[in-house]
Amino acid sequence: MGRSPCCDKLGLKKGPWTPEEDQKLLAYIEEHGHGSWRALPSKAGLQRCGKSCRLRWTNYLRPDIKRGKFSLQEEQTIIQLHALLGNRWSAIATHLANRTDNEIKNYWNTHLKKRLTKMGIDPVTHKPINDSILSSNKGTSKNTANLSHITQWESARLEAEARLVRQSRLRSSSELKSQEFPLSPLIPVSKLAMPPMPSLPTLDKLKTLNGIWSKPVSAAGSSCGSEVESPKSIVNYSGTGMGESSTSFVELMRNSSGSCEDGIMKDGTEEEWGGLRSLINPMDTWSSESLRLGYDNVHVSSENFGDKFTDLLTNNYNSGDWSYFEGNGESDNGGDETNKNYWTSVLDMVVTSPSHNMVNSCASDSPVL
DNA sequence: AACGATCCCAACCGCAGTTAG
DNA sequence: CCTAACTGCGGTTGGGATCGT
Repeated sequence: MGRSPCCDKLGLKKGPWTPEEDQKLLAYIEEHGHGSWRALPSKAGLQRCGKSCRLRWTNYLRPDIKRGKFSLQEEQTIIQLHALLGNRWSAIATHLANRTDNEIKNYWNTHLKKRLTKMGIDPVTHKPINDSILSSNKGTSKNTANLSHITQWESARLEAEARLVRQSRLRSSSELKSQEFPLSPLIPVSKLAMPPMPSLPTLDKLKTLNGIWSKPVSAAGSSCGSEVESPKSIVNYSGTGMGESSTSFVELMRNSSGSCEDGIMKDGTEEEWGGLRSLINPMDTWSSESLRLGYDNVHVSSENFGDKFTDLLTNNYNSGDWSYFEGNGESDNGGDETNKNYWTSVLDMVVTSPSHNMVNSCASDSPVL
């Protein structure tokens, strides 16, 4: 069943917005909230379709939007999440306070993708370009199997969180509308006093699910086989090779001290991008069990998500301490615990409710309304 | 200064998921 | 349950800005 385009009606304007139109839209939303986007244009006196108004608002006019250059930390976060989630810009955006998915998408397409390519990394798969040998590596396929499940779960969870954030936003918006906030719809969700959501039903289900499929994986040397039951059939994710992309970090890692050192990685952009290597994933020593335990036992407060994430990404690795990545794929090697701890921490932070992060981070730095 | 090439990003398009009647 | 409307998302594009010759 097709849908008719919303902007086909005659007389509706398209193209760049004028300051006058912006003003009308802003004024209307400040006073009434956006309500139904479809009904908004006529009420606001705009010759635009509702969709155009919504886009203008969400991508440009919203007062809580952070504009300007992306910081190194933001870049790192985007790359890390992109490796995990693929082109799920909205999900990525939920972890970058006050950045729109459109902005992140544009930044990826115009900057990050090119830089990764320059550095010899395929921005789609996050694999070293022209590195086909490693992809057929046996150990890699095991990691791929594990990571595929891990990232699928992560993706499902992040999407669920994003959905909950959206729902909260809608709920808050409609609730606030009936309250005394004159600018109710302008209050970013990040500023709303949202209760902690550690045990949201959806997430619990996912966690349970995670517990089910992430049964203990036998120690190193076990066949990759089917030790991990896929959540695919339940969490129906039409993935685009996410597991593969994450695994690729392992492969890149294996080569990072060799080929990359002599090659393209040494150009200026690498210096500028000191943290990129930190995005390489030492998944060799991962098991779904360690991940599960990580979720259960390693609690990283969401309050400092940004700080800690950044810390892990910059402080630990910019200093040249590569011990985190030196795992050789055997579960009983010395660095294994470190690897586990690091990655459980990172993932825990990554999957920590963005609403927590947003509430806390924005309380201090978002513009006063 | 003029022109073409490239970069960048706001905006559009159309599909998919959700919701309401 | 079915259908149409609404909303959100990701991919793509148009055109202004900037750069290089």
